[in-house]
Amino acid sequence: MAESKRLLLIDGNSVAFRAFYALYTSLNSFTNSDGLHTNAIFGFNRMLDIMLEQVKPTDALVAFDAGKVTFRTKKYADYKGGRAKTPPELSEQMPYLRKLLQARGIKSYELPNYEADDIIGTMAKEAEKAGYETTIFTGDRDLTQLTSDATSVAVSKKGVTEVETYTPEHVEEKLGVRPNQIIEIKGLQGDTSDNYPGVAGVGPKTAVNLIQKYDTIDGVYDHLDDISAKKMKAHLIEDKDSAFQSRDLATIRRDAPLEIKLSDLKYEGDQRDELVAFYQEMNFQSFLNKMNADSDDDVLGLKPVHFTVLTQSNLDVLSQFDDHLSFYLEMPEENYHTSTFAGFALGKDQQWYVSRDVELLQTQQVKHLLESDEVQKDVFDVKRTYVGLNRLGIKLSGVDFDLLLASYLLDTNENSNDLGRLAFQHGYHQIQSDEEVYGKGAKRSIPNDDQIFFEHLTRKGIAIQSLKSPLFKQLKVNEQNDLYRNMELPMAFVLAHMEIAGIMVDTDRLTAMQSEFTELLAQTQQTIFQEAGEDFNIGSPKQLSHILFEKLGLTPIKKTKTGYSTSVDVLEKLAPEAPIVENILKYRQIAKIQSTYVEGLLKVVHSTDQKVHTRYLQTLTQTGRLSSVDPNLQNIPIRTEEGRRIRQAFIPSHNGWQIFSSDYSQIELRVLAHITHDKNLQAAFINNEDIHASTARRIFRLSPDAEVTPNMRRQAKAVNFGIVYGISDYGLSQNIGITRKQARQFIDTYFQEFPGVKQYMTDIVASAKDKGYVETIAHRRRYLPDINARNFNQRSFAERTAMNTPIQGSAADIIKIAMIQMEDALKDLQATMLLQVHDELIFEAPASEIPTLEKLVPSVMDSAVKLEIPLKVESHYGDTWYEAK
DNA sequence: CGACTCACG
DNA sequence: ACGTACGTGAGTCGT
Repeated sequence: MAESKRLLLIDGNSVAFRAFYALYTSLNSFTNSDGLHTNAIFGFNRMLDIMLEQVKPTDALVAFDAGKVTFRTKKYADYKGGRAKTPPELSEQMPYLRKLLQARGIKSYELPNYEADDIIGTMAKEAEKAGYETTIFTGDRDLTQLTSDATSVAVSKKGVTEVETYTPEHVEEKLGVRPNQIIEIKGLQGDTSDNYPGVAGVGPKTAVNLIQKYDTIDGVYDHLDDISAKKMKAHLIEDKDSAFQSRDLATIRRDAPLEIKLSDLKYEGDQRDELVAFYQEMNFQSFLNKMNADSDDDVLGLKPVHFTVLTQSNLDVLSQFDDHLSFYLEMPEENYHTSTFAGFALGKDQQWYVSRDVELLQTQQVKHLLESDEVQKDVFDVKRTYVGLNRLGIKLSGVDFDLLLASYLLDTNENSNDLGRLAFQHGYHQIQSDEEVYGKGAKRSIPNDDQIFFEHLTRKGIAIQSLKSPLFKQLKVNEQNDLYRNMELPMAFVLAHMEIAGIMVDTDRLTAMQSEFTELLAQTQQTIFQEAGEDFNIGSPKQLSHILFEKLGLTPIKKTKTGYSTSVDVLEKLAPEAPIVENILKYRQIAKIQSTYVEGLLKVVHSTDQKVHTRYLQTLTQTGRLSSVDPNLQNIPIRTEEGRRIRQAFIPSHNGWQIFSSDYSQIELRVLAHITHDKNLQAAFINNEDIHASTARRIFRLSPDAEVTPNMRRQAKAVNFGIVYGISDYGLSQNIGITRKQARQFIDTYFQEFPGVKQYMTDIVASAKDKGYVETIAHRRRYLPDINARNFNQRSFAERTAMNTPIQGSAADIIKIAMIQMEDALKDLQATMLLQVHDELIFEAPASEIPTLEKLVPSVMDSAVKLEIPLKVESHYGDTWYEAK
């Protein structure tokens, strides 16, 4: 017996129509960048996915209506007359539907003079004869007349996903007649939407009764005498011709002169490249993502690749790579400081070598290639690769292209860490994502199957090579060559060195703090329970709200999505009303320090060297800053004394050494003074004034001899922050607890006093609206797709971002330049750079080198770039990070 | 896994 | 009129 054949027949026009109206309310949000409406295409494709999944067809055809003129209109001029014209928003989508189908490997067909129904009826009949199992998908219930044992009809009901499937049994159950009797019913009752009348006075009920009794229209007329109802009998006699004609119109043809055969309908499956291009043209991000995440069918779209397994005995093949190669080291776990090694791929063009055995990398042949400056290496994530190889005793050098870094610079939004996903976004589709190949969550694992694993590794190598030239080209177009080559690429190595160095943790000290805080927490908790009159989970905002706002009757100040807020600013306002609130604040603070810092830090100390080795994420933030994970060393407490004590646990890694720290003073406001050219702001820095006090003088319009009160300075400081963040009166009013009107007044005065700043804010937003992005002083770019959004909130957010990003981002540029120069400046010293916290650098050094560092470090930092105002750097040092204040 | 809270610049 | 300050990471709760 032959393999089972399953045919999917789709009524193109009716499904498109359904899709269009199902998504009609979102018509305007479904447009691509050319202004084409895409809701019907989108809905059609969703429906298609559902049907393909359900039917798993071997063959498929989408039939379309050829035009208004058909054999039916020739017989009966009014057929489908009076119908509203197809809306242009739908018609414009029809050609693209054909394109979609082609990309999805499905034939489409239309036949002059016939409707899609007739094509489907004829094909379904052919298929029945040939032993196919057929499913017809339509939005039109009339097609249920085609149901049979071998053919079922799926009718789209409401929305995009709901479908009702008809079998002959279901038809009888639902309509009371057999499928082939549907045309008899329609003959009698007519069809208003197709505009043919049937018999006057006969509706669905009567029609079904008559046909149940007499089987067919012919049967009805054969037994006219049996019909007692006089009126109905008269109507039947009167409209006899109409009845037969209506039945004829309702009858789907099963002998249409098709030019295509059943054997032409093979379902080819998705044409990967074509489909991706189409989705991109339509801006269908969700389908693109789905393609990326799906595992089965899409693999078929990949062209085969060739690789050779590298072994100890064929290492001499590597001599061919005397100029360049792509290299990829697979470390399956996220944390590359500790991850296992799963394998690697290296090669170029048609020559790819793979292995699971990373010891091969340590052989002279491979090691030489990786360490050579003469052989260019192209990689994905140079920092990860560098640290991984370093663990194997290999010093990676000669790196030319990093796909991850380049991609991040081109568009910070496309910052997936998954090579396959990223390649996909850049238009390279001959690769799957790691999630597809390795799985996700608990099921994630490196495949045991060599073919699958090695093929994926090879594809990674090829993707790196293929994207090198287009991405380099784009960097050049964006004027980001320098940024890439002289900032981010060297930065990766500097960061790798800092991560590898790590910072020493005094675990005994942390353990002592742990006991101390445990005791304190237990006491505070008891007090709180007594004050509350019951035990509850203080860490649960829900239970806490219950105690505070219901049991104790305090007044809620702020709401969250799920209830009343219990955040610090709320509790601080409530504190005078009940002593419990103060204790809760204390408890929260200590609990945070205990779990996140004391216990959190202890968990990530490497037992081998008593150090923590953070990972700096170089390609994550939208502004160009770094971020730090596992552990995050950029948010170690400092603002409260209890928290600050955590810093006592960060110590030098050698006896007699010190922790040394230098930070930029007011770097963001200095950057602001530079890029706005504001003379008044610049003057304050050139004269080395206290910037917040100076701002206070101006916004409070103080006379030269008047005193700036601490409160004025505090408010001015908030205004300065507000300016950097992209000011709004509301935000400022919230921050310093004044009315919106007062905040507005502050801002207006500020802009009068600093006209250059005002001008900049106006210009940068206008430029962002025009170009779609903003830039830092080093040409780091951030796209702002919402800058022209209709939605006020989205647009406002983008506008504030436009104001803030060049400031925050340029400050990030500056410290990065300083760090790169720093490594070189320190090369003859024992001092080591350990940490970066956005505007400060932390080192460890022998006590004897401290005098040198006190001169050297600030000079490197303040001369990193030449701005219109000076940069200022302050330094501190001590036995621990805590003491370096 | 999202919401909330809170640590940093 | 709209309703938020900019950029991060991590722990805990509760569905």
